[in-house]
Formats: sequence, C-alpha cells, structure tokens
Amino acid sequence: MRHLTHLKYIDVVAREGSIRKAAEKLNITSTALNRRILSLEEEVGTALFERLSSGVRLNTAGELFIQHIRYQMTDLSRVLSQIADLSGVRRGHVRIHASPELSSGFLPQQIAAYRREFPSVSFDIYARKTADTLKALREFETDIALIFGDSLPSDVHIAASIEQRVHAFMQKTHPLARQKTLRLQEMIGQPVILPQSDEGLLGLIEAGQTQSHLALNQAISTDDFNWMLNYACREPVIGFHLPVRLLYARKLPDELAFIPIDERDMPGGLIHLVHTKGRVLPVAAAKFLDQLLQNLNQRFPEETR
Amino acid sequence: MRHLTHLKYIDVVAREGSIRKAAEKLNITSTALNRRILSLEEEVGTALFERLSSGVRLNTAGELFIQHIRYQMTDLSRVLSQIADLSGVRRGHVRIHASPELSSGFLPQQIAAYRREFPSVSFDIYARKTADTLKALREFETDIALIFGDSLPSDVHIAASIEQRVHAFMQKTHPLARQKTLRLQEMIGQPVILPQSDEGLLGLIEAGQTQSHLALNQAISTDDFNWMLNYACREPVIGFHLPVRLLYARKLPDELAFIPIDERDMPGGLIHLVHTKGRVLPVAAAKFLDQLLQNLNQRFPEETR
DNA sequence: GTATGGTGATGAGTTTTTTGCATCACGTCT
DNA sequence: AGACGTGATGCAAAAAACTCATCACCATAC
Repeated sequence: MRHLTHLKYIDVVAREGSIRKAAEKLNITSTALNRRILSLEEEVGTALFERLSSGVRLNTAGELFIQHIRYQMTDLSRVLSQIADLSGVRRGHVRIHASPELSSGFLPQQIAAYRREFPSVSFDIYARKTADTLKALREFETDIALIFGDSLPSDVHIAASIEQRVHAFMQKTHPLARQKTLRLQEMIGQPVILPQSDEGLLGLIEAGQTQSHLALNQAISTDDFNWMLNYACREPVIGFHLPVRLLYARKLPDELAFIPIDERDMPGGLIHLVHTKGRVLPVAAAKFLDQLLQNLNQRFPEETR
Repeated sequence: MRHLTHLKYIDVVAREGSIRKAAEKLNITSTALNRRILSLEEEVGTALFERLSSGVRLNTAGELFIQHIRYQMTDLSRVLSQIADLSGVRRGHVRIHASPELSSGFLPQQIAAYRREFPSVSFDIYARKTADTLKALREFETDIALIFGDSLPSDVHIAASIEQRVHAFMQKTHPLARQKTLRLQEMIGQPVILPQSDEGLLGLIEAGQTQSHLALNQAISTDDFNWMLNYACREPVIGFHLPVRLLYARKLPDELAFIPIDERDMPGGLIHLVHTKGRVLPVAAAKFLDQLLQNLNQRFPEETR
C-alpha cells in the first residue's frame, strides 16, 4: 500500500524517537524521511514533533495525529482482509496479546484448530505484561487480547469474561487433600510454593492474605509453573494455580489434588477476552474470536478442575 | 493533504461513474486518473471497479474500500479540527443534513448564536429528503442530521429525540377552536388544508386516517406552510402542523388556535438528532451538538404550542 | 450495417516530485 | 575542547507521475 507506507514512516519515527534511527530501520536515508516529516507538518499546519537534541518526540498534535494514522492502518488491513474474504479463501493475520500464563495451553490448541480449517491465516502471539497489552490495544497493535484483572479501561470492548477461582494443589496424601474447599487459615504454618512474576495469580494470593490478615509461610518461589508441579510431587508443599480453562490444557500429575480456595478468603479473578472498542476486527480475527467464544461456552459446564 | 487527495480521486470516480468525467472535474487528464486506479487495484490485489461500456461502477470490494476511504477522510478532518482547536481558536466546518421543514427556524437561530461565539466556524445546511440524509450519513458527507420518523437504521447514533404531536389549527371563531384536544372524528366534513411534500407531517396525517378508518375532506393542499397559515386566517379551514420546537421559531398569527390532536387518533412523530455511529465528530460539530442539546433541554418545559 | 460518440487501456516523452550525498548548525556527553 | 549525536538544507540524480496521441471496445443512431 503506497500512501500507507508514507504514514507508516511517521509511525516508526514516533516509536524510534529519532529520524536517523527510523530511516535506518526503513532502509531509506534520513534526509528523505526528514523531508517527509517537514512536508507533512507543513500540510497539517503545525509541528507534530518536538525537536530535542537527542532526537524527536511527538507533541500533543502529533499524538492526535499518530492515533489517527494507527487507526487508519489497522482499518485498512481490516478492509483488505474483508476484500480477500470475498473471494472465498480466508486469508489474513491475527495478532494476540496476552500474559505469558494465559497464552499457553488453550490458545495454541485453538489456533491449531483454526489453522487446520484456514491455513492461510497467520498468527502473532505476544506474551506481554498487562500494561503493555493495554498499550498495544490503544495503539492498534493487536487484534485480540487476553487480560487478567477486574479493572479495565473504558476504551476496550470485553467480548467475554471467564471467572477464575484460585486453586491450591498438594500431594494426595497431604492432610488437607481430602477437603472440598480450603480456608486460608488451614494453610497457616504449611510451607507454600508461590509463583513469581505471574501478575494475576500472585495478585490474588496477596489480596487474599491482606484481606484475611494472614501470612503464608513461603518456602519457595518460582516463575515456572511446571517446576512448581514437579516439586510439589516430591515435598508436601502447597502450590497455587488458576483453573485450566485457558491456561493449561495439558495433563496435570495424578499425584496431586487440586482444591478450590474458599471464596471468603480469596477473591476470584477474571480473564477478559477483549479488543479495542469502536473498531471492526479483520475477518480472520473476528472469526477466530467467534470460535474462541463458542468453544469457551462449550467447555464451560464440565471443566472447573 | 497529499495522500488524501489521491483517495479523493477514487471517491470522485465512484460518484461520477466515469473516469473521464471525474478527471475533468478534478482538472487532471483521464490517463493520469486511470493509471491511479489501475495501480491502486494492483496494490489491493483485486479490481475495485467493474468496467462497463458506459463507464465504471464499484464492485463489492470497491464498495468496502470506498467506505474505508470516506471514513478516513472525515476522520482526518476531525483530527485536523482537533489539532486546530489545540491552539485555542476554534476553526472548522459543520455539515448538517435535514428535511426542509426541519431546517428552518430553530436551526438558523442556533447557528447564529454559535457563530457569534466562534466566527471562524462555517456551516453547510443541506435540505434533503430523509433517504438522502441517511445516505449522506452513511457516506460520511454530513456531521449532524435531523431526521423525522420512528424507524431509523441501526448505523446511526441518536443524540436526542424530540416528540412531536400533530396539531390542528383554525380560526379562533371556528366551532372546534375552544377544545383542549381534537378527535379526528370531529373534523369529518370540515374542509382541511394539507401539506404536500412534507414527508413527516403528511405521513402522520395519513397514518391517522388509515388507523381510524376516516377520510378527511381535503379542500386545498400546498407545500408552503406560511401560505397555509395565511389562508386559514381567511377561510374557516383546518390545517395541520407540528409543534414549533425545531421548526418554526417565528411568530404564528394571533387569529388562529393551535390544538393538539388526540393521541388515539394520530401517532406522534419523532424528530431525531443523529450522527453516524462509531465516529467521533470534529470539534466544531461536537460543540455545536452540545449547544443544541443544551438549548433543547432548556426549551423543553415551556414550549409545546 | 456502418458511422459516431462514448468508454477505459496503453506507449512514449516530458514534467514534477522524491531521494541521496555532502555539509551545516546546534546540543550533549566525555 | 573534542567527539558524537541530533535535525535541517542546497544541489544533482533518480524515480514517479503526468500528458498527449492513439488503440480497442461497446453502445446507440442513422
């Protein structure tokens, strides 16, 4: 797309914060790029960038303008995707942002199923922190996002939300392993193994401790969920995880028992399936989202383990 | 705007249905324009126009694409308007589509008030039939529209709706002139004067007649509302009009009585203040809409005459 | 039938725009 | 003070866009 390329240039400059760096990335000379910017600013009638000694930075007008450009680019790709879909063959590209813990398991399985039907659709999966995911949504860099947490900004559209209760796991021989639910109180004194960077899960566990004025006895912390599972098979520690719906479709060890924690002690978390509000998704992304929603509903009744 | 100009070309070709005519309108040669279209189609990967012996016509892909282009153009003008507003002076242009009977009276008065505060904002008022107004909304050719009728397509956003009861008017000495409300039955046999092309009002009157299986005794029909008023001062006929809120802010003759028609006999009409759904209005248009809404609310309690 | 007037497509040459190189002017950090 | 980074600018070359003349095609009119 010709004229779009020109706008893409501006976008890259804004991201790089330097005309020369952007020019290098785009394989053109900085002079050409500089001229582009100058002539654009002349057309708009205002400067869009502040000139600093270290490079350039968008000013307020530039922020407004770049937002427009980004929207325009994604909207064009949506239109092209719709046009391609007219000819019967579904082509396209779907970009998904999600926290690392949300992007494994269910998602790859769904993507594989989708690609079995439409092999010409490609996917980009970005495992990012929530803040970056929200930024990506705002800057039209993603089509679909999975976000953990209950407070979402108002500029995202929630296609679906899945509630997640925190579950504890331990060896089946563990004294607490036979209960239907667990109170936080009962775990006091027991060694626990905690996740590290898992924003969502760790946040819920901390919220639970704060709420009930109890402190868990942290023995080990790791950012590798499989490691937690393996370790729990060897020592009678208590671990935590969120239900498998989106997260882990793989087999869990038979030696372990998974028990939900009582609602009174630990708040439930929500996983939101979202996209940018007020924008129409490309065909491929929209259809994939449909499939996700459908399969989520189908799987809902049974699986809460 | 440079790259936008190129897209504008496509838009004109689509409207004219002929490359040569469009080229003439744009003061370029048809060859250049033709090359533009060909190269664009190559970029998109599909033909956007059907070639007929009489010219060109958009195909399905073209329809999708032109929609995108039009949105893009209006969105850019919105952004430029926002950027201009950053500097303090409000500049801009507001386009309003409305039926002729809705565009007189209240509207000019509001525009005058707005322009007193922001003289650099210009206005275009298009008096069009409802169907054309809806088309203009869909093709992003208007910012704000006033539409009469209860069934609106789902792609417009209703900012406000004002209910309009049909009123009859007649000389104050007329036998029916003292009543609080009028039944259609009571008018049978009386000569009435009807509007002609006034879609909204005439539609309601006809709906009323159909609904109550009564036929009015039409003496005169005219498309000039003032003429109706004048004539009614001379002969004891019954005329019809809609309340003055948006329509006629001017003085009505003292010799005439205005009486609402009973709800059971004639449905109420709605005037909708709308704009295209899912698009952000330019600053000037948004602020003008604000003013309209505010003044409508202020005027609401008193004036129902 | 064929002539005429309309349409869009195409090749060659010209004009306009864009790009690249070398260089300047200005800040910042060492 | 020197080295290095930044964006801006004059001038020549390259690229893109435009114009003119012409073709092929299709309707309609005569």
